[in-house]
Amino acid sequence: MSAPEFKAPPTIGSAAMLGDCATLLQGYPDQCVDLIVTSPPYADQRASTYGGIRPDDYVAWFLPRSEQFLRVLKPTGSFVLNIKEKAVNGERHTYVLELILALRKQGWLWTEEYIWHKKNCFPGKWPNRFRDAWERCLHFTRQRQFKMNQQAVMVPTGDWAQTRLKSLGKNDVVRYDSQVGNAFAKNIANWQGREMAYPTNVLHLATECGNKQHSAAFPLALPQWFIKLFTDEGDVVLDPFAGSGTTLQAAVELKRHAIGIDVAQEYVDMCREILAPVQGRTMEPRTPYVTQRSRKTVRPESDRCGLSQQAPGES
Amino acid sequence: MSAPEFKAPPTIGSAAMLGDCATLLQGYPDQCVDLIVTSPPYADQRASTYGGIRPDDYVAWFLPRSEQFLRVLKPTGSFVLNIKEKAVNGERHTYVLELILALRKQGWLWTEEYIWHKKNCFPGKWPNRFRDAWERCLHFTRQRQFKMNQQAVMVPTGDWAQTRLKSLGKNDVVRYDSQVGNAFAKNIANWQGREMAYPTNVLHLATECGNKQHSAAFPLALPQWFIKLFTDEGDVVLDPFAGSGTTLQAAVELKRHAIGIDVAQEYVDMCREILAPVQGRTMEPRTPYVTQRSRKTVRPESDRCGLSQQAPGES
DNA sequence: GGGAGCTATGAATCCGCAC
DNA sequence: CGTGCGGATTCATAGCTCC
Repeated sequence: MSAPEFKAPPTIGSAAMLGDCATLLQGYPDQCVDLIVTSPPYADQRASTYGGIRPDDYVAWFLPRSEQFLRVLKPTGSFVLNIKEKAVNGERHTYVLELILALRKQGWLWTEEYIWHKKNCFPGKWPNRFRDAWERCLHFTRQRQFKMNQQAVMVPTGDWAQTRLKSLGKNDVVRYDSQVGNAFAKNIANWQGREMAYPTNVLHLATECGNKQHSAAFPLALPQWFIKLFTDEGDVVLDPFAGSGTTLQAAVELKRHAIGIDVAQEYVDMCREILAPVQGRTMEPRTPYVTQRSRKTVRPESDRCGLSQQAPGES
Repeated sequence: MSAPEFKAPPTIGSAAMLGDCATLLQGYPDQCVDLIVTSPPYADQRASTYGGIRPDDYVAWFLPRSEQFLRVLKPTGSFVLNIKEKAVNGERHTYVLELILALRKQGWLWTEEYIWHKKNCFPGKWPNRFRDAWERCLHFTRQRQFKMNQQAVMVPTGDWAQTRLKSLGKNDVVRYDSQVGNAFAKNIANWQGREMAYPTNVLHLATECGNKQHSAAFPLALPQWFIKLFTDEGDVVLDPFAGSGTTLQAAVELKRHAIGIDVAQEYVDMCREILAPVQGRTMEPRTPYVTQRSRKTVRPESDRCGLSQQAPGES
């Protein structure tokens, strides 16, 4: 809405900032972001940082922030919102449904709802429900025409995976993959024709349960998939609730600019560690490069999600 | 709402009736149904049997019918609604979201949302979306305490399915199944000890296709799963939009009473064929029994969904 | 009898064209 | 310029042949 005096540099660098995105984004110009991928604090969660938004207040809390998202997003950009409503008093709360309706009123188009199927979801047992193994990835856009690189996330067809892939040795597959690099899917599509298929709107991704000190809101493969799908190299990716920086890490690995915002200094520090190797760079990295921390080698793109999203095999 | 003069017999028999459930259900007493499983006609522009309900009119069309559902359902009963919103003008329509909110106002509790992951979804390619591979199975109840037989839908754990089950031939599994009858899962549990697990709220089921003359709205395993989960033997299952009778078939196979309603004579005829073997019976069938039509042998329960819902194996 | 190969088909969606 | 119809696109699965 407001036309800020601040002008973005010709090339926005990656950065992690401390603050509330509701106010911090006001310093950003209109239409400077290609993609927003975020997993906001769920209602009643992270009480210490965001003050524990109550489910009934969630929409009112969210709208001023999404208003900024709408302003800074390019017309061809996308906004991917990973969220799942809580069960309150034995019933699913409706704040996510109400949020979708409210965002449409705000000017967003509710283009699609992707399902993230969590293959290894949290264990537990309750008398009136089973374990919750899925979350919504709501896809909002400003226009009906937007940037979508469908080829970038193609997956092997079922036949190919069940017959052709099995006939190859495992090492053959891996070696072939690494030689071709991140043009894997694209080149296969050109060479092999019908042996690659477009994925569906259901993503099969396991939650990461490794030795990370803090639980990421979603696995790296999730932002990877949307970043590949909705941006090109050099585009700008924003996570206004950056948390431990999973979205930023995915963006940096894929040679996109990454902007992260969080209200907690601890999280901003973690984001800065992720961004450290690319701070001030002009975004033309040699590959592969390695982060300073003990995170795995940052490969340009291992097509993790492409493989993981492969449809489940039958018994 | 109206207190009908018609009194249900001590044991309600299975039946398929021609008419609109909005009016036909008024002849039924309060609280005579244990479970409603249905896949209503989705909003559509085209005129079909239901006259092609427009998306904008869908909620208003639905509410008088769900009001009857609420009345005839027992307090401990469940209402499972399989539905998916259409893409209209490049955007997901919101009528399903609005329907959920409206049903809550009507008195329903939105207890859970199960996801049916369609492994073989309709093909196609569009510039702004991928193939739609999932549908909602909305679970509504009247009370926070309701009947839920979680044990009835337990599934073998991953290790078991990937080793023990695979070592058996397909015929072995089927033969074993028919010998043991609907205690299949139970006996497996006895065999294997503790290697059964509760499922999640994501169901992996393929749509049934092939040379069936009529299209079933959903695969048999879908109503099977909910019927096992939310009813006991002898309970009453209602499908107010019965269609080709998939829900009724599942109910009959599982020795539940089945009530089907549809506005199309053609569909009612199909439902009656399914119910023919059990018409007027006191619901103590020997097993296995066979339908007159060319459908497969009606086994008491093949635990199809239990196997299908097995979590996808990793690559 | 089982496995490879072929074919039909399914709650789809977008776009262009006619009216 | 809204409304409606038909064509093009696309893939996992069942069910069938044919060795």
